[in-house]
Amino acid sequence: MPELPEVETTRRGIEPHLKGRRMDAVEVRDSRLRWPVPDAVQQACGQRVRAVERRAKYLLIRLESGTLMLHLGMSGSLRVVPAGHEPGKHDHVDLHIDNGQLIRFNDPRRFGSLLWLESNDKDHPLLSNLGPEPLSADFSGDYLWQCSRHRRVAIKSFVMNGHIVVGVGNIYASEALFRAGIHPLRAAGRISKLRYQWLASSIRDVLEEAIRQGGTTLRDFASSDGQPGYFGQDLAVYGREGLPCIQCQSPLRQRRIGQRASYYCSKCQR
DNA sequence: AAAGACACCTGTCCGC
DNA sequence: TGCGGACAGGTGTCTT
Repeated sequence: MPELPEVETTRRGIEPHLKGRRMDAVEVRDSRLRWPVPDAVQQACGQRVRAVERRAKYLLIRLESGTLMLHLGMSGSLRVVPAGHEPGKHDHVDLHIDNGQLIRFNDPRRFGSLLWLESNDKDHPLLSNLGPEPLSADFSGDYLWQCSRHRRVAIKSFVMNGHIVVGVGNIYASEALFRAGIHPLRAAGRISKLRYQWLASSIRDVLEEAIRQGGTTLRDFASSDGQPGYFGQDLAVYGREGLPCIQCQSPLRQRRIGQRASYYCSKCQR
């Protein structure tokens, strides 16, 4: 489900409910997520929430001392519901807030995670080796070009590699490459600096547009208030195999690159 | 160091 | 209607 725009949409949805409030309880009904939910998450109880941040696709709930770090995996979502609301299937964790509401973590596939950080994220192995945020000033075409020297990997796999740049998932990688006119199988090291500048702009644009529209709803993504995302209407290539390219009308192609379905126009993308 | 395969898990969809 | 298989928005880990 969630790529960066969906995670950011979720962050914006929960932040007003959490910021400045006290965490009354962390109720773990099923700790079997990607990693077992540690008992240490109970440290959050009784503490006030200072901020709700995002790094890559991790949500970081900053408390007075320590941080709850949450990842939505492929199928995770958060909803804000009133306390006392009956939990349903796959509702694994509830964060009880002191305003009579709770943040409910649902994740059918359990690829998501909930961890506790004592301090200093910089040292945390899951965060310490990540590439720059695509919407930050550290990210640019020059940067991508620099990292790609002597790399033979397909550009699509390259931009989806979180050590290079975070937050570009399977949908938006296809979309950004289409916008930039770059074939997804082209070797990363064989793309000019100028084309990397187009690509960096495309990545930034597509993510910003998706955030503006509340993310993409393919199956069941909904923001924390239950509203779907509307970006799906604007996808130019993802999931459109066989349909005419919006630029040249030739049928869009689909093939697997790095075990992920990839969509492109073989005429517009070289 | 880089690249690719595989793993985790459940739900859904499609063809028979 | 039921069943098997492929596939799904992520990413850490292992092997080459």
